[in-house]
Amino acid sequence: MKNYLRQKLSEALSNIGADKIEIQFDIPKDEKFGDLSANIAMLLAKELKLPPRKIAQDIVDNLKLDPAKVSKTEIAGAGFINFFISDDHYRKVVPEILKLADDYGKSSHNTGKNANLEWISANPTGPLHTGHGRAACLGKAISNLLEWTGYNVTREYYYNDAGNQMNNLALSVYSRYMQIIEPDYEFPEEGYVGGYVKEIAANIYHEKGDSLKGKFDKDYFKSEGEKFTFELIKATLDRMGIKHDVFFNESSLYSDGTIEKTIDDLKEKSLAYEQDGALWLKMNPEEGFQKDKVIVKSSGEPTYRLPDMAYHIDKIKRGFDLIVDIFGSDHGDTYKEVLYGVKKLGFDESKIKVIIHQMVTFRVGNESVKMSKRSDKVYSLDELIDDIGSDAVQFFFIMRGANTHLDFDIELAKERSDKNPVYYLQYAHARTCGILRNAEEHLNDIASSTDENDLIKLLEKPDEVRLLKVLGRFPEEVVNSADSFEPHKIINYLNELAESFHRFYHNNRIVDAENLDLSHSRILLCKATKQVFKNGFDILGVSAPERM
RNA sequence: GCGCCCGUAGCUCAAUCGGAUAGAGCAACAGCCUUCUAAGCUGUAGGUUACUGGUUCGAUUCCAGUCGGGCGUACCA
Repeated sequence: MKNYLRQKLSEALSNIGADKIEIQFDIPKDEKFGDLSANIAMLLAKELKLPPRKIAQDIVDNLKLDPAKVSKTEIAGAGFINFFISDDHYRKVVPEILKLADDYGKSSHNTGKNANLEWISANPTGPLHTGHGRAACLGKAISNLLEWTGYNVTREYYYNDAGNQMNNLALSVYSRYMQIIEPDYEFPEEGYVGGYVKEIAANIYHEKGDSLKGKFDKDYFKSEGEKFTFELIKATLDRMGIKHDVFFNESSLYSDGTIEKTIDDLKEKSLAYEQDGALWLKMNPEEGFQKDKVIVKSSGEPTYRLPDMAYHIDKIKRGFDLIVDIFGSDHGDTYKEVLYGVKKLGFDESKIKVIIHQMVTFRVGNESVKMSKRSDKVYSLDELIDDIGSDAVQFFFIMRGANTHLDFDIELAKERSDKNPVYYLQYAHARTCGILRNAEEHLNDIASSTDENDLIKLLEKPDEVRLLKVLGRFPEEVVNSADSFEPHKIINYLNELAESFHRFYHNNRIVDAENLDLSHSRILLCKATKQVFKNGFDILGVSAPERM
């Protein structure tokens, strides 16, 4: 419909000699301003040196619109041109939804393109905690959104099982193991204190007895720790329906020489220099960087920046059309340094889209929940799922835009009542299912003899038309949401859909054996609504319960 | 100090590219169940969009400054 109007408007514009402007539409907030609104007259006012309303009138006079599509055109306010789209056009959305079913809302403007989404990427030193939750849920929804617009998406997890933190894990496990044998054995000050470490130690003791006593076999304890921890992480992801296609191990960048190569390239292009025994990346103050950054420590170990650069270069070389990274604002500055290095090495970093989400504050009622990595009182993601369920976790984490601080009220999320926004949507879906069950029961063999295309013509009450309009908007909402990487827009949309549906339900009897054709037309509307809820939930990664 | 993000109703948050009277939910108040799920619906009240300037037909949105909050400012990741 937008394309149709755009076409007609540009014809009209060329008639009045102003065809060089991009035509855009708004959906007015208020129904009395029509279904679509164009502001071109105001934009042209300056150029043509004419009052906007006069220009709008000239444009409308030159418009030739099909009355079957557009029932009314009017000029309002400062010079808005408002279009009223015919109800018939909206009614067609019902058979379309029913035909496309699970594909309604999918588009193809990114078909043939490859996207890579990397997220979570926690190192295997412990289970995921609630701090990982927001990125986890955002990534899941965004990867789905990208797929809905046609991308072939590779879901990737980047991790490092080398380095100090893993040595720390090995030592922590060993200490717990020794404590089984000698309760007074000293635990390292910086060690991982989580209960899972004791569990790993107990498993080892169960299998090996005290045969490992006294000799710290680092590699063995490390690999046992890693195996166990990664299983914990994967199990949690599995509970949330998150599946990665690629687990990219940082150490592969060392073994295949990529790191060495990157260092050589940096030196060759004079982007890095040695000082105080360390290798420094030269940063340009004019591009907003304060000081140079160390990429190889004087100990010879690289800082995270070097492998991160190498990793992103690797992703670029793999030929993705879009590369998305998601992380928290505590990493907000570091990615810029990494991308800076990638760019200076001559790679096109413009394909890389970084999504930064702000931190999450958890609270129970009015009390905030403090979480510290160094204490054993870490609130794990698993516990959160246990407490409030996977759907609510997913929903609460993506309910708000990523760059606003999220206030996560665990008490509210736990509540199985009307206070909880998750249930508002799921209830609406369950209600459509209930109605359809009822229809089957009471209308069992009474099929309508009327054709589907004639049945939908009976949908003419304001509540019905309103619902039709909302249903028809779903595909463009998906595109908007995907293009801006903002899944919360889908939630806002579904809220509107639920609202329209509940109102329709409340004011109209749907299953009515006395009014067979009307019943069947409304059942079609119900089915279409149910389908759109389901598709929206699929994108978000939330279940669509049939009963509640 | 500097950099990034944020500041919208009592609370949690929306608001498409700068659009018309800034919207939802919760909390408050008043109504609606002998009929398909009341986890719902209808209505009332609630705002100087932190503040001050600027840009323009028009600013919650863009720019500058002030105040307030979060994160970062490592030879940690």
